[in-house]
Amino acid sequence: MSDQEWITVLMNDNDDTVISDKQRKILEAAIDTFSEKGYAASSTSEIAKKAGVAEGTIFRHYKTKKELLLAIVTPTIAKFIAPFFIKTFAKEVFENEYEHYDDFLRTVARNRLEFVKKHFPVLKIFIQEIAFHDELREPYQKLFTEHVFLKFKKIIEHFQEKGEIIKLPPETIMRMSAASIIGYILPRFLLFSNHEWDDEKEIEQIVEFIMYGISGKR
Amino acid sequence: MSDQEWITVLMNDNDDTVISDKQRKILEAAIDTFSEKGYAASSTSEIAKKAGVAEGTIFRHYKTKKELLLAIVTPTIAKFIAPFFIKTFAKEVFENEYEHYDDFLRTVARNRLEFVKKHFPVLKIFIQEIAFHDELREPYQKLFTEHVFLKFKKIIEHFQEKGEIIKLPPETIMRMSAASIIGYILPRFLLFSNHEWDDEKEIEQIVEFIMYGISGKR
Amino acid sequence: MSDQEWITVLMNDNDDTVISDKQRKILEAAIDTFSEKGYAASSTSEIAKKAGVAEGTIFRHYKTKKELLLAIVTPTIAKFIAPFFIKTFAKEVFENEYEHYDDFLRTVARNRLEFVKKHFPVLKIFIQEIAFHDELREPYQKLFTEHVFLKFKKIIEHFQEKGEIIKLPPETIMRMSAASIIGYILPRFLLFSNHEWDDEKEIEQIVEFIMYGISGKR
Amino acid sequence: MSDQEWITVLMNDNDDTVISDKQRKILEAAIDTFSEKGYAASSTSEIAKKAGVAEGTIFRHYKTKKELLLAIVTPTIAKFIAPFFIKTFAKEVFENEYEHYDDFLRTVARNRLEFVKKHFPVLKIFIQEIAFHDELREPYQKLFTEHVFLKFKKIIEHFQEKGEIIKLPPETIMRMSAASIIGYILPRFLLFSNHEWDDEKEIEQIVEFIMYGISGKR
DNA sequence: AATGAATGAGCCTTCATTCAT
DNA sequence: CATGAATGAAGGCTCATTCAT
Repeated sequence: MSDQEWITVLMNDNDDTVISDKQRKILEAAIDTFSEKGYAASSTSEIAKKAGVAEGTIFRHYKTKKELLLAIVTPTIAKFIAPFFIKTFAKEVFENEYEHYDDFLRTVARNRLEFVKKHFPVLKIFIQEIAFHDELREPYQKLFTEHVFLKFKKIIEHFQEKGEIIKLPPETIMRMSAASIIGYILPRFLLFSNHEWDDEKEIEQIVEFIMYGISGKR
Repeated sequence: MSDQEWITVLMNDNDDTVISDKQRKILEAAIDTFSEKGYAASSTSEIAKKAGVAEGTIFRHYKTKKELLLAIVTPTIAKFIAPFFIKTFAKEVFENEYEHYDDFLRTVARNRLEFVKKHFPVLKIFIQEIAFHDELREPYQKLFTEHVFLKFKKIIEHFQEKGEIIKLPPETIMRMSAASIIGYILPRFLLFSNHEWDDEKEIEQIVEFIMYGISGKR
Repeated sequence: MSDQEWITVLMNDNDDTVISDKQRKILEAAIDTFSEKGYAASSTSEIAKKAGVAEGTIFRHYKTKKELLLAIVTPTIAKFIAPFFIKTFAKEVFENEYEHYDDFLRTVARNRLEFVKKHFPVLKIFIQEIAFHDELREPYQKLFTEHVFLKFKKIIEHFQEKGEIIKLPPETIMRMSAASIIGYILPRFLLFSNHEWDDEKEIEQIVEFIMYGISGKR
Repeated sequence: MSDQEWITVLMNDNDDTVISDKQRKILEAAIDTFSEKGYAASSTSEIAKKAGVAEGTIFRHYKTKKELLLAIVTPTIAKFIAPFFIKTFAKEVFENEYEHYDDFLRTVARNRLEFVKKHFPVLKIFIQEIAFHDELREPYQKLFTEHVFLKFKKIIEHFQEKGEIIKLPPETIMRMSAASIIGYILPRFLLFSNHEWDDEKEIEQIVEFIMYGISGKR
């Protein structure tokens, strides 16, 4: 996909790309199954049964099982990284949409948490399968390093220059920020999804942690 | 397994449990294959070929494919958590083996990093498959919550009382500490294993980060 | 199966339950093979080849090899015992359809011989395998003891009261009658099927034998 | 085998042909297993386990699984038909060992019943497997038709000439006699072996039946 | 003589995919 | 479009048999 096409895809935030009822049922069933048993351990026949369609119908819409996987994962991941991708993203930051790094963090964290809440099964599939399918890695790798990553970098450098955050390599800052947020989100959904979580409070604590650590000294 | 049996297993730190040459080759081939393609997508015939044995030979040693998986993962995971499990672990901390929480962190991080360096393929299999196999979760779940987790908690509370670290719930402190360390280790091996890493320096930065965050204020 | 369902099955005397052409070929090939080599020694691949279908096709129609066995044996056995099962069976006897016990014997013998002639391969499978598969025994055991056996018993008692036959336990009378008939049918088909048999004459001799023995005295 | 060799085998009525302890255990385990699950469905590994020997040991004594089968069945069947085989058998009958056909029947029935009681598992294997293995049929076929059968025939003709029994073909008389006896023995051991049987009385009834039928008329 | 690890052919079954209807 | 019967390759696993020890 060219960048131009990506933008088209990414901006298209409505879920209702015209897909037939059967197609939707197939996707739902596939998400369910892949998420629960993993891609390789899921059979198309099981998915067909769960979707209430004939086995052949799946292959009418998706030439192969792998294409079905991509049809599930690709648009969701696209939407997941879309906000970091849009042209205005970095600009907003510099133009005082976010006065401080922690405002930025807070917003991103809330934002993405909301997204994960809505799309966890698909994201789980992505996380599980990315290690095994080049088709899942490649399209985002370039996208990520050339756009998302670069934008983050600029933002971090921006706040480093403002003296708000220390001058570790931006990659390191990014990694630590991301790890802290992901380190909440992942167990929250993967291990303790039925636990009651006060996300707002937790995010606040995470942001605090990222900024000031656990020593209590400022 | 009873706790007593666990201790026996965990303490048995020598890799040379008497296994035949063929058996070792099977395990190596299986680690290779599972790690690369995932458990479900790996075929026993492929493993056999890679190990240079007949397919039947695998099943002579491991009744089922899943048993082979467990034979690979179980002892490594056992050894991975063993240090946190031994009786003296918490005691050492209290008796000033570690004067400060960051000393403790540093040691654990170094320590486990070393382990991961040695056993990453197996750990990758574990991470990938734990979501799909109860047999992989169950044996460690109790062990973890009742021993490892409890010990960490005591340690954290110990340093909280000393006023070294803030009084967030110990679970939260733990999660943040762990996330920060894992957030380094995972990409280090999973995504950028061929990159040159100065682990010593990175660990230092992580510990700093955990203690004081990225704001630069103390 | 409930008794009601049994009746449905048993009465359904037409062989043309809608089965596809391939399905019929599979059944024929399976009967051939099971009958010739026994169930355990027959391979599904051989059956598939003989039937001219892919091996997978067998399993599309019959979930397991054992289900295939049952699909072959069950309906035939059902039809075999059906005549003794129908409501009117005993009644016909009492209402002078059969004036004497030997009339009754003659009819049953002729009747079942005809059936065996038509279905010997399947019956052979049944005889061979009944010892090893509960699924083959169970459905008929109750049916036999509660219906067939009871009806025979009544018939025998009927003729005992008429003074036509001696007052041994009906079970014994039954056993002797059955053994004499089976003792003809079994070798006739199992050992000397290519021999020319005058069934009508043989049956007459058997009935005579059952009634009067071999001493020649009346 | 030549007839001469047969005689040697048949006469050797002692079970203690010198076989090692292990060998005996193998035979016992094999009888158990074959009898319970059938030859084809029994695995040598299961037999080895049950016998408490290594798998290889079985094949040291019996080159193939089939040879093991024959080693079990052959001597028992030989012993089973031995009495009808010995030179004096027919002579005894003519020389008034048995004054009447029913004396003869009674003795044979008692005699063979006793044998079956002792060797039922092996006989069951024989019955089950004879249909599938030429090696089980061939050696006895000639033996049976040329010796046993002929002797029986003479005996029957002897009593026919004495006017004791009717002049049906001797084969028929034989078949009826045998069927009546087998028709008792088979269900007795195969279906109702735990039932309490008064064999003496039953045999008497069978002999009566064979001689005079069930009509009660003489 | 006895072992038991090793073999590789073959087993039953499942799977993704195709195609005539 | 949708179906579902059909495919045949591949899967995990078992088996009788061999052979070095």
